[in-house]
Amino acid sequence: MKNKSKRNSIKGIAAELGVSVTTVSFVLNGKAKEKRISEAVTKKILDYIELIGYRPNQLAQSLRTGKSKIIVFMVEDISNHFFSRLARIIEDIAYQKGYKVLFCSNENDDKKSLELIDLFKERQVDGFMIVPSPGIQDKIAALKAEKIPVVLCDRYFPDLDIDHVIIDNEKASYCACEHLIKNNFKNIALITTDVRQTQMLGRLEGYKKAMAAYQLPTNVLILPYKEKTTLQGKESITKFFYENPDLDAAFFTTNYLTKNGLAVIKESFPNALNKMGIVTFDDNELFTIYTPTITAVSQPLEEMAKELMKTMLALLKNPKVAHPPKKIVLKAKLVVRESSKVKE
Amino acid sequence: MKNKSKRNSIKGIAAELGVSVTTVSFVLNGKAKEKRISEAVTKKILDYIELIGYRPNQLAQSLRTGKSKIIVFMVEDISNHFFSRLARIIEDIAYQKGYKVLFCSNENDDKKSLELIDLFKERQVDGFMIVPSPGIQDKIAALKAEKIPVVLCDRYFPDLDIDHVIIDNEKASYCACEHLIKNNFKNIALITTDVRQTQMLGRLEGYKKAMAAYQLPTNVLILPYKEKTTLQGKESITKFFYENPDLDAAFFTTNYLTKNGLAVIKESFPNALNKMGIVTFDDNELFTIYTPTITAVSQPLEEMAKELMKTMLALLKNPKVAHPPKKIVLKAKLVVRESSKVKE
DNA sequence: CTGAAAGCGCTAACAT
DNA sequence: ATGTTAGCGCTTTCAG
Repeated sequence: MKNKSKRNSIKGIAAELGVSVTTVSFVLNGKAKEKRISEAVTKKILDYIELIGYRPNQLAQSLRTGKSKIIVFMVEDISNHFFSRLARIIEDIAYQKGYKVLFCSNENDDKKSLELIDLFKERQVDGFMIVPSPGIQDKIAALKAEKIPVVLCDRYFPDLDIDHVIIDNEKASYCACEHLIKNNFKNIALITTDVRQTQMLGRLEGYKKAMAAYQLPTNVLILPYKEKTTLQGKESITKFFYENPDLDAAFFTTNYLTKNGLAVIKESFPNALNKMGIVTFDDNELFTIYTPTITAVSQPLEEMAKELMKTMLALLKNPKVAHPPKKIVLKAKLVVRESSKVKE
Repeated sequence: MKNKSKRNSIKGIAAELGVSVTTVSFVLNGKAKEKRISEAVTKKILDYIELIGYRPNQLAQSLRTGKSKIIVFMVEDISNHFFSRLARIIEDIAYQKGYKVLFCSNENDDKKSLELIDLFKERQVDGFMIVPSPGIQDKIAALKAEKIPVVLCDRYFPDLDIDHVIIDNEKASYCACEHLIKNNFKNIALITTDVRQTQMLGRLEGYKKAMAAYQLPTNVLILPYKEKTTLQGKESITKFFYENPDLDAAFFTTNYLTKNGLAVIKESFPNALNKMGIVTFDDNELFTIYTPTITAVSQPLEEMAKELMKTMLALLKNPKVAHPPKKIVLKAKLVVRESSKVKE
C-alpha cells in the first residue's frame, strides 16, 4: 500500500500519476478546459482524486490566495435569543455561498471587541459583520481604511460612512407607544438601559416624540447595562414601580429588560399584570403562550440576515474598490397581543 | 515612510533590523532565552514589533505547524436556547485557552453533519465537539482513527469508545416523573419525539421505569422530529390530549416540545393549565415568570461546557497518543416550580 | 498542452 | 549567539 499521508497533497498526486503539480492544480480548479489539458489526463486525475478522496488543504490555499473564506459575526452575546436567531440564518446563507462563519460575543465591551478584531485579523478572515460596542468607531474606520470588508448591524456610527443594516428604531418605538396611547394608556413608562448607542437612543427618541405628540408625561427608567441580568436590576425596576404608582403601561426596550420586568411584575405587582399595558422590543415564541400574551416589536430577523450577507458578499467580491456605503434601514413589525389591549 | 505592507512579516522585520528571520522568530516565540539571543537584540526586536504593531500571520503559522487553534462545536441548532447557552460558555473558555470556536448547526441531519465535518477537516481544525446526528457513527470512528480529537456531547454512540459528556437522562427523567407521582399525579403523559438517540431513549426509559415502579399506566406521544416546530406538531398534541381526557400531567422531553405543548394547552385546554401537572426538560428563564411557573429539568450547562472543553483540551495536548476515553455523565437538577404542585 | 519554479509567511533543524 | 535554508501545500507565471 501507498504511504497515505504523503499522497494527500497535490505533489503526491502528481508524483503518483506522473504528471506535474501544475496540471493537477489546473484540473482541480476547473481550469482544465481553459488551459487545454487533454481529456485523458483530466479524467485520470479526476478519477484518482475521487479514489483517494482528496480534498485540498484550505489553509495552504488561503495562505497562497490571501482569502480564508471565513467571515466573522460579532454580536453582543451569542446566547441572547435575538442574536442566536440571527446567527442561525446567517450561518445558512454563508455556508451556501462557501463561507464559514466565526461567531463571537463582545459583551458590548470595547476592550473585548478590539481584541477579537485583532485576533481575527491575524487569522486573515475575509470580512467582519459586527454589532459594535460603543467605542470602537476608530477601529471600524481603520478596518475600512485597510479595505477589509465591514458591515455593522443593529447599531451604527452616524459619523462613519460604513455599510450597515439596522431597523428604524425610532419609528418602531413611536409606533409601539402610539399603539399603547390609542388603547387608552396615559401614563406610559419606558424602561431602558444607559447604553448610548444608536439603537437605544432611537428607541428613547421614539418614545419621547410619541409622548410629546400626544401631550403625555414621560416616565423613563434608565438602568445601567451591567445590571441587565442582576438582582440589582430587578430591584431598581421594583423601586421605580413603587415610586410611580400611576403608571398604567410599560414599554421595555430590549429583551433582557423584559424578562426582568415581567419577573418584577409577577413577584411584586401581580395585579398589575392584567391591568398594565405591556410592550417589549424583541419577540419570543414564549410571549405567545404567556398569560397575557405579550405585545412585541418584532425585528425582521430573516430580512436583516439576508441584507447583512448580501452587503457582505458584495464587499467581498470587490474589497479593494471604493463604493458608496449601503445603509439599510429595515422596518420592525408590531405584533399586537393581549398585554396591550384596552383595559377597563 | 516605509512600505507598510511589506514590513508586516518576519522577513520584513529581519531586513529592517538587519538580523535574520530565525532570530526574529525565536524572539517572537519566547525562545529568546532558550536560544540565548542577546538581551540587546531581543529588546530591539520586541520594540520594533511593538512599534509597527506586528502580529504573526496565523494562517502561515498554522500551515507550518499543522495546528489551526480552531475547534468546531457542532450542535443541532445554534438558535436553540440550550445550545446557544452552551456555546456562549464554551466560547469563553476556548478563547481563554487561545482557541477560536467555529459553531455550526447540523439540524440532526446526517448528510449535513458529514458535509460539515469534511468541510472543517479541509480547514485543518484541531478538534471537534459534536452533538451528533443519529447516523454518523462511522464518521466519528473514522475521525478517531485519524487521531483527530473528537468529543461528543448531549448524546453518544454506546458502541463507540469515544469521549463524551452527557447527562444521566434516564435518572433525570425518572426523578421528574417520581416527583409528579409523589405530588399525586396518576396519569402522566410523556410527550417526546421519534428521535432514537441516547438522550431521548434515556428520557423515555426513565419515564417507563417510573411508571412501572409505581404501577401507573403509560401514555406516550411520539412526535416526528420534523414536526418539532410545525402546526402539524401542535395538532398532534391537541389530538392526543382530546383522546386522553384522563391525563392529569404532562412531561415534555425537550424545550421545543414544551413550547408547542404550552401553546396547545393555552389555546385548547385553558382550564388544564392550572389543573395539570407540567414538567419539561431544559430550563428557561421565562419559565420562572410564566403563570404557573414551570417545573423543569435543568441541565448543568456550565459544568457541561467545562467538562467538554477540559476533555477537548486534554485530547488536543496529545492527539496522537491513545488514551482511555473519558465518559462523563453529569447530573441534571429538577427545579421544582408551581406547575407540578399538588393540585386539589 | 505540460512542467519548473517562485513564493504566500512561518518554524526549526542545521550550520557557523 | 545568530544566520541559512528547507519545507508546510497551494497557485500561477513563465517556458518550453
